[in-house]
Amino acid sequence: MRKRGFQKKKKGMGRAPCCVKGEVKKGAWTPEEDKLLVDYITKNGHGTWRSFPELAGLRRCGKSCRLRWTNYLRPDIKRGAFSSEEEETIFNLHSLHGNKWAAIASQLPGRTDNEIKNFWNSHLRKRIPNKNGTLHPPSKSTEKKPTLPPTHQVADLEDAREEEMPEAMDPALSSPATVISDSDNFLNDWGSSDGETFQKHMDFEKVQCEIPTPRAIKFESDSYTVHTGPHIPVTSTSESCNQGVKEHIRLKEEPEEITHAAEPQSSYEAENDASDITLDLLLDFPNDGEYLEYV
DNA sequence: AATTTCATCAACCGCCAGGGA
DNA sequence: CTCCCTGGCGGTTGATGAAAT
Repeated sequence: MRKRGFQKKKKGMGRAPCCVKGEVKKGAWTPEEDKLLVDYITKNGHGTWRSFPELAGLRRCGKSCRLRWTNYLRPDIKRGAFSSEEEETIFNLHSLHGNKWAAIASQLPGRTDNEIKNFWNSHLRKRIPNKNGTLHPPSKSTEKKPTLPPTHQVADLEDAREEEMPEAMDPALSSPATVISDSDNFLNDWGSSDGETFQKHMDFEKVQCEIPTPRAIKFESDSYTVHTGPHIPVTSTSESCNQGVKEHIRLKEEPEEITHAAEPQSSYEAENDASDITLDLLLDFPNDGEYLEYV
């Protein structure tokens, strides 16, 4: 786990700014900026993010461009409300990994770490009891969640994890219903062109496979074990944006149906570390086909 | 109808790891 | 081996809109 704020800096010079302040725009992205970004990446790939803004004609920090692309404009982003399956997966993966949002996101194709982090903080975290054992009131959208671990299990789980990673614990918050974001201005604007094509690309690119998902949480006296449950069908998507864009372009030209049927897995044989193994595989094989060959 | 409160989420910030020179 | 650059990650902030008063 990364240690933040405790390691001394090796260099005394301080960190060079990633971009010249005052010369870059900050704040919300405009549809025009989105279009520039997507146009450039579609044609050329992103290359080095640091030099990307200049090449793409954007007055933005490269970091900001990368974030905008990976969290919002990437064609394989799945938007909208989280399904109960996804919620359960997040819950269980969070019990395994703590606030390792990237690790959790890697097992939820189409979801970004930022999205999952926000979802956790605004929806799921409140289901963890306070120190005094009380739960925050459930939101309208999360009241019907029978698949989640019982409250006392969650409490034990969090207690166990708190000992290991106290920094991962935060006071719970309350929040209202899940809201499907409607701020996708750019993709709405592009609803008949790239937005739609992206969506198609996403559909074509989806590869049906099954990943063992941690399900039941077994509680011992002072520890807990997460057992893998039924293999829920998930979609594997390209994590390499350049590769994804190339595929996207190719699909634009040859929009025939492409399906990669993976050998379905129905056994429960995978044990506690199955999700970690799967995670490693996903991380090691950003390309769908390569990964699936190992499934 | 106006105002206040609160939840959500896009975006920013700072740090770290890894790779290359 | 050291330094620098870049990408990536997690925590935090702030704008926005919905709900409550």
